[in-house]
Order: sequence, then structure tokens, then C-alpha cells
Amino acid sequence: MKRFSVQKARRIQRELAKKIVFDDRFQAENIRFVAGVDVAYVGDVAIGAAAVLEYDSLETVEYAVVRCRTMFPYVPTLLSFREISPAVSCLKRLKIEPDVVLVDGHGYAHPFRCGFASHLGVVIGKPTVGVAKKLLCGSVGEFNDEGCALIVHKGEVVGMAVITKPGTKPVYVSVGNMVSLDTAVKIVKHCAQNTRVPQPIREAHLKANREKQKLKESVEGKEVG
DNA sequence: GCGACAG
DNA sequence: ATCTTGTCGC
Repeated sequence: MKRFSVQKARRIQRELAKKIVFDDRFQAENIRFVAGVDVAYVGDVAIGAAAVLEYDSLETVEYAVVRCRTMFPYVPTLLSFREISPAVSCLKRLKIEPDVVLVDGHGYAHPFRCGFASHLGVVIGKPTVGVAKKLLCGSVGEFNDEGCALIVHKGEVVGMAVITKPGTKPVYVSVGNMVSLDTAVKIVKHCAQNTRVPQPIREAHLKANREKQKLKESVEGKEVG
């Protein structure tokens, strides 16, 4: 039984894309907290994890994690429908309200201009930034002295490739919602001081994996013993 | 028509 | 993403 329709998802993406806000709707010059979100999987169980870091020190001040059943398969360009539920759930569990959320995946740099970061940002009505490790669409121009290169798709600038760590591949930054591309790049650079992937996303990733291990161990102890 | 395709 | 050991490089 098909529980989803690609056609229906496409319609939703086109509607959501219209609601993306491309400028800063928060105090970009005075950020207190940044969050990162990521999702891991164990069979059909999704584990959503969020981490909140103090912006200046990049110290982790809070984690939130949630488990739920995966309700959507992974379909290229439709990733957000698979990950948005666990992402929203764990973000809601946070006690600290982050000023901006970094998302593991593209935002506007998507063939239909509505990647996971944008989908999430519009749904929760908060500032989000897309940070992907691989390009989904478009091509990367020449890198400038700041380690940045425009990502252009169908004649439109959709994001920025950023070399956050010298000697490593760039990460692909794009607007999620309520954040300008310039500000998004500044935030990502600040959060990736000695790593390729920005700290908030790494922390969320690690938290999700620790939770995944716990779940796998509890499952093993059930079927064998 | 063919290939590519975030996590 | 996930399945997995050792291994190359900073």
C-alpha cells in the first residue's frame, strides 16, 4: 500500500517554497544559541536528535532526542518528508529556544527549491540553514579568497559551496528559511572552526548515533537472551 | 532518452 | 542513511 504520493509531495513542496523568507528575521548580529538537527535509523525506527550550542563558545548546553516509526521511504528530492517528523519532535522537546537551526541537508538548493531545511523552517516558522555534504543539483562556480563559490541551478543562485576546513571538500550551504544566504554562510563558518561539518550538526549526529547504539543493544538483549 | 540523485 | 576493518594522512 502506497502511503505517499510523489505527485502530492511535489505539490506540497511547491506551496512551501512560496513561503520561504530569504532575509534575516532574527538578531543576526546577536545570536545566543544555535541548534543542529539530525536523524539516524535502526530498521524502520527513526531517531531524531537536536543539540543546542552557545553561539560564542560553541559549548553544547542541551540535547533532545526522540524515537518514532519511519513513515516515509527515502526518495531522492523528497528527503524532508522522511525526516521532518523526528526533526520537529526533538526540536519541540528543547527547553532552550535556539535563534537559528542548522539542518543536515539542502534548503533552497533543491531542484524544486524546497529541501529539508526549508521544509522544516517553514513548518516550524523559525530561521533554518541548510548544510549538505553533497550537491543535489546545480553547479559550483569558482572559489574566492574566502573559500566560497556560488551554486547555480537553472540560471539561479541557489546556495554557496563553502570550504569550512582547508584541505577538505566544501559543504553546501543554502537558505532554509528566515535567514539570508550571506548570514547563513557566516553562521556556518563560525560554527565550523576546526571541522568540515559545523559543530551543532556534528553534536546532533553524535547524539543520534549514541541513541541508536542504545536501541540496538536493547534489541539484541531481547531476541537472543 | 539517459544519467544523476541531500540523508 | 546503513552494512563494516584496516588504513592513509594531518
